Amino acid sequence: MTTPVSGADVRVRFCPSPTGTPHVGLIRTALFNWAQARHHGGTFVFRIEDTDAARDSQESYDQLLDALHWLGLDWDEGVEVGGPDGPYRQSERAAIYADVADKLLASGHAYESFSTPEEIEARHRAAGRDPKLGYDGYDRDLTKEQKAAFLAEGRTPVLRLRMPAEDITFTDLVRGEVTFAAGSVPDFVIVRGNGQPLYTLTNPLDDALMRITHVLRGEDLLSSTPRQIALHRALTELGIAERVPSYGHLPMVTGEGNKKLSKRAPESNLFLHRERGFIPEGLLNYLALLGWSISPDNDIFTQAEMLAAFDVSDVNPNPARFDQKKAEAINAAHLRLLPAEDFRARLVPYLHEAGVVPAATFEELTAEHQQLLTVAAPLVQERMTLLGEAPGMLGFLFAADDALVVEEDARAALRPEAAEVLDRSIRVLEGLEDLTPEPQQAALKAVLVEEMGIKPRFAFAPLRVAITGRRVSPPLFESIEILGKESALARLRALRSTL
RNA sequence: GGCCCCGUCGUCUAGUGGCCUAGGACGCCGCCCUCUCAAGGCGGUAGCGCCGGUUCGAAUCCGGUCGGGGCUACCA
Repeated sequence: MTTPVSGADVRVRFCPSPTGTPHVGLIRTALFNWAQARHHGGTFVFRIEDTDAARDSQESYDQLLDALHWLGLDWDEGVEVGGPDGPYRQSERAAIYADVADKLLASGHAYESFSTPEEIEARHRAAGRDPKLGYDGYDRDLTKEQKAAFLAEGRTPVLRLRMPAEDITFTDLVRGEVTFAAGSVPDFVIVRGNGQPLYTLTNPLDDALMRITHVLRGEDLLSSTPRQIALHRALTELGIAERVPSYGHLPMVTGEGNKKLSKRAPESNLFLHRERGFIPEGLLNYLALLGWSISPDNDIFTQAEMLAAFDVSDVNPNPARFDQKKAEAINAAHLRLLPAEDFRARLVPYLHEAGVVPAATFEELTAEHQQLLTVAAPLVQERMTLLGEAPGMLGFLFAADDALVVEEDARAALRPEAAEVLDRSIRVLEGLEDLTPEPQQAALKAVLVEEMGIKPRFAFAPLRVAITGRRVSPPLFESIEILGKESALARLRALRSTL
């Protein structure tokens, strides 16, 4: 059959249909295809399967592009970049499909079928068969007269592919040998009654035309593989296809209850993850873990490391549950791995979105804000899981002293001695020249902990609340140092006045 | 119903006949560190669905069984 393909000859593709917002399972598929291409030094093709005008949308198309660009999954041939086998939007390839459909019909690989679904089901019932059996082959050998009669009734036939009367076996790249018994797959529709091609035709045909060597897709498409192989064989006979590609069916990404992760489930929405502050490195790393692992004792890796190690044959066939907690932990690890300036820059859009800073990029910020972020970012880099936490963690640094919001739970955590703690802290700070953390802590500790006898964890809480407005914040003394004496004192006095 | 896929800690996985009294990660629980929260360190919790068979030896091979999932459109 097919000889193994490797190295630069590897050609894989990602071919979503633009319906709805990008799903994490879809992105995992894109990632594995991309990794397969890059690992082998092959070619990654990006094609859009928009053959269903009723469901496709330009908005969804734009989102797909946005998604791949954001994640850095670059392609060699396809929409936007072009290539030798374009166009890469199937809606622009109608002539190609019509031509091949004609050839399939003329050669007898396909035939016109006039049966309606109701008629097919009725025939099954009449014959005492299970009505869910699917198409029964009724129109396979219609005579000219019969066809003419149907046409005269005003019927418009669909085109069906004639499935061969033999078992279809292939070696799945992740599951091994799979066989579908002859007769278990009905003749399927490849062209609608209105002449529009279906994905059942366009997908394998374009794979053939684009010389795809490895088809890596979700397991939900496993049962359509015999149909695709049958079509590939027909195309090969007609000289249109060179070979039948290898197939690898990636495990399903599931949600709660082991069911396929629903498009309605929030965690399936790629952009929701982005909005919450996942970074591409973290999300991609996590997605790679859904069915693949880089080594027995490590889960955190870079894209370069993944590309060096990935091969679809190592993918595990088990369905994989999307675990939000683990995804976030992986993201946090990547956040910590970021160079300081990089991390700093990525904070800005999230701070901007929340209204903390007036611009969306670091470069557009004022010198003061840039300076502030530069010293503050390192304080929170290892305290964050998602970039979306940035406004909460850093907002107090950008707020005017009299605009600082003291959160309810923070105020509630204050103990009776808070007033005195603040009074004495104010006095200490007033007389303090050096605001660097060590002297500051020493001076405060001497009064609060040693003189007043309050445990450290309680002694500093009122200051933290006054300075940041929250119970959880960046390190207190560093925060005070950044704000400066004036601002810090103003905040301490402000909270004190409310007690 | 039919066809197909899958079955190791709660979750993601390592494991391809002896290195497994099953390893890692997330989660969870303790402890340490500590100005909060994290991070970090240390320790703990928990798994080969079941039954047969092959073999000196099985998580690993075979059969069965049970369970889960996918598909079953003139959607993709």
